[in-house]
Amino acid sequence: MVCMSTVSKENYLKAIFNYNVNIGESATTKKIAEELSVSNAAITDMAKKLSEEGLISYEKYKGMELTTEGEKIALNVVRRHRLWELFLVKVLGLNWNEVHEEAEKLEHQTSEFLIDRIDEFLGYPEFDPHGHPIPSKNGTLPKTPKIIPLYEAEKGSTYEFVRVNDRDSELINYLMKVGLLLNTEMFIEDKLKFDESTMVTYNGKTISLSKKIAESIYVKLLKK
Amino acid sequence: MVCMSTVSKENYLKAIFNYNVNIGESATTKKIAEELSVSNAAITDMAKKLSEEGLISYEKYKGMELTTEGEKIALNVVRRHRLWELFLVKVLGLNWNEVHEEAEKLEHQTSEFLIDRIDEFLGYPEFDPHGHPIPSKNGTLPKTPKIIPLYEAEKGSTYEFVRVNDRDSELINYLMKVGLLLNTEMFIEDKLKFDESTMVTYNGKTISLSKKIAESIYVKLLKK
DNA sequence: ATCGCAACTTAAGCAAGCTTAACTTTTTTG
DNA sequence: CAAAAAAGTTAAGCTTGCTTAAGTTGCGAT
Repeated sequence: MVCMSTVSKENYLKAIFNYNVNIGESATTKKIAEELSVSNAAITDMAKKLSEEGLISYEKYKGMELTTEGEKIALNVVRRHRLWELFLVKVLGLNWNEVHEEAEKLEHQTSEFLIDRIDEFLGYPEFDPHGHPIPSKNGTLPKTPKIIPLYEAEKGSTYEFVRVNDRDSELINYLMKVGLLLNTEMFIEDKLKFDESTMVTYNGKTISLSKKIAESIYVKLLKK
Repeated sequence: MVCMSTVSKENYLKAIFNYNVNIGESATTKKIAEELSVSNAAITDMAKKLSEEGLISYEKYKGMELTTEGEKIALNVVRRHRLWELFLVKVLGLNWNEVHEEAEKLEHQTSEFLIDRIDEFLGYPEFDPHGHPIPSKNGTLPKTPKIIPLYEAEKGSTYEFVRVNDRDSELINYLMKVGLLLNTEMFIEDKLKFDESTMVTYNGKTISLSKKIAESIYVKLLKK
């Protein structure tokens, strides 16, 4: 038995993938340990196994990177996760802050046949309910427009709200409460030096968003 | 930690439940071992644990029966299984012989919240695509009309095809091929002593069903 | 440059859920 | 009803995926 994939391994590969993609660096033991809520020792252990199976390249004390083979599996897990999220929102009408945890479990128990049917049913969508790109069956990610954290947006410009981290259910809950949904057009009224907050107007409503929030949501430039 | 439920335990409880319900007797070590494709020793092991947790009553060499508490969990697993099966057929258009295996995995990874939404979405259905009753949220099974194996049906009477075992994908495949779907009305033309087969007419078509098939599909009397 | 600390690895060990092999109990049957 | 067969149990041991504790490495601050 050389390369049996398990729920645990899928989660390790997904975590490394997310780290590589979001941070653009080799994943460190500590970061992955935090991400998966396990001890550092567990990461070192698994890193050896995944390395032996050719799914990551790993050198002691030097961090981890996915191989082509490992990335293929990670993309597949991410695909299943994001398709499930969209499916639950679109079909069952769940809120976009209710789907991450469900998808986290379903993603490991979905055959290729089933996920392809879901993909087909949804019309081969490109983005999940939080604006993350959905890998296609053959593992390619749709082109994403250039996006930046709202925190870096310029005063006087207009942006479209295009992405938020799906893990932060509390944040999404807040966004729902203030009616700030994905694809909302927002105008940057001001950026306050005082508390580093951002004042935005959308749908005729003006609110102030804290630094932390403005760093967590991503926007695409519409009008300078 | 007294009573953590796991995938494995859910499967043991479900197997014992099915045995109790279908056969109406105490489940034996051997039968459950076959059902779950594990060794007898594994069953004895788990029987002790489930017994300690108060989920089954178990006496060495005497077989196993669910307690009220164990039955509650088993009914819940069965509920999740059958709702998923119906959902996959109704919403994604899977065939009734494609859903058992998928449901077998999804049933363990579905929160109460999600399964209740699926239940609601389907309109609180009473039967799954194979005619098995779906336990309600509070654990009650819908009243099932008196049904018998087709093999015991009487010549000259008319029946409705109301149930087939969801595990036998090959049989269901055959039934699809000959256009014999659930809820089809069928007239018993003849019962041959020679090979113990049953000749039935449905939708203007007459075919002969082997003893094994006639024992595996269940019908409800319509007209004597 | 090196000291000290954070990050990382190793080692030993644990729980779950299996296995096989040996042994015991129950059931069947001639 | 006794002996053989079948069913069930026990014991020892394995793998996976974790833990904690102890030891090692690398690196930033002085």
